[in-house]
Amino acid sequence: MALPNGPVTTSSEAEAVLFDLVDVYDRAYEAAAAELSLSPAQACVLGRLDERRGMGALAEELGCDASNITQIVVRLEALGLVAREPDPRDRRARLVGRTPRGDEVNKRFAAAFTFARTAVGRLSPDEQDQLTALLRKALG
Amino acid sequence: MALPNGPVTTSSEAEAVLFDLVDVYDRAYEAAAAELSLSPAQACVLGRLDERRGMGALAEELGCDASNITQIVVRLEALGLVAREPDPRDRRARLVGRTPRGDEVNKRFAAAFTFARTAVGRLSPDEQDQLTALLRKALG
DNA sequence: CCTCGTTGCTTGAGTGCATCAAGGATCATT
DNA sequence: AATGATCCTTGATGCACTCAAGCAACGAGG
Repeated sequence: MALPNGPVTTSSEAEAVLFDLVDVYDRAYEAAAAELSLSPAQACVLGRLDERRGMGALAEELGCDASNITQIVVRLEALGLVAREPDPRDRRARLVGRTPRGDEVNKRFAAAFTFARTAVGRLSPDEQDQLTALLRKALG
Repeated sequence: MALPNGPVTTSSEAEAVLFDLVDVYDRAYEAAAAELSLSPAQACVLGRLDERRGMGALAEELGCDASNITQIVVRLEALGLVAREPDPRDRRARLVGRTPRGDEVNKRFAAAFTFARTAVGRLSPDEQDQLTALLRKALG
């Protein structure tokens, strides 16, 4: 279990609740991944492969080094969840995509990660809209 | 930079904003720690030492193995931010606490991690209360 | 007292994430 | 062709995390 990010001493209740939310969210994500014997990073990458794409595109989208993606993809490939094929347009590049088993596992992961759905589901449609508006404003 | 936790395909806008919030929060936490040359885990442990406590207490509070805490504390100790002293009540145990330098760094970390403060600050007091109430309800 | 099970922490080994430096292959341009 | 940029991989390193094993000290019962 990754250590929580905070709380530093919180000065307002809203901050404290924000921290709780992030902590519970992150733990739920990790737990859902663990149910499928995936690391959070693996679940993350798997979830971004609705369409085939290059390694570099993944790295940029996820804000990390390309070599990091290489390693994660290598492991996902070893698990049979992902396949790399040469890009016909550019022989330097390799396109990554989910295998059928990868699709299956990704679906089960989405089903297992119920936190966001459940949390939002506790609110009425009006409340959901309010929450969305408030968070958008808070995010600036 | 740690890979983001999500999004799996989001079915509602509220879920998507929730994910954004968590992502931005986590990245801000990591960036604030990096400003002080700390890892997120180190910043987290440092932040929990307002009072001296045993290694086991830390591990339990943070939901991880005691040996994990040992390692993180060893590194913090090497940085001079933390000190371990024998517990006079129980010679098996060791009490960890921040050094003066640790206090200083922790303060600067709290100052550097502006995200939650800033985000909440964008809302009026009324809105902050609404947000708190909504998130509490969502968290169940 | 003195075992004996328990507790508190550390050590060691193993895995994975993350970043950086370096390198090979290919591309695109001149 | 030659050159420089781009795409990706490899290798090395550090940290987080977990598990198994171990040591030292506690506490309770004989």
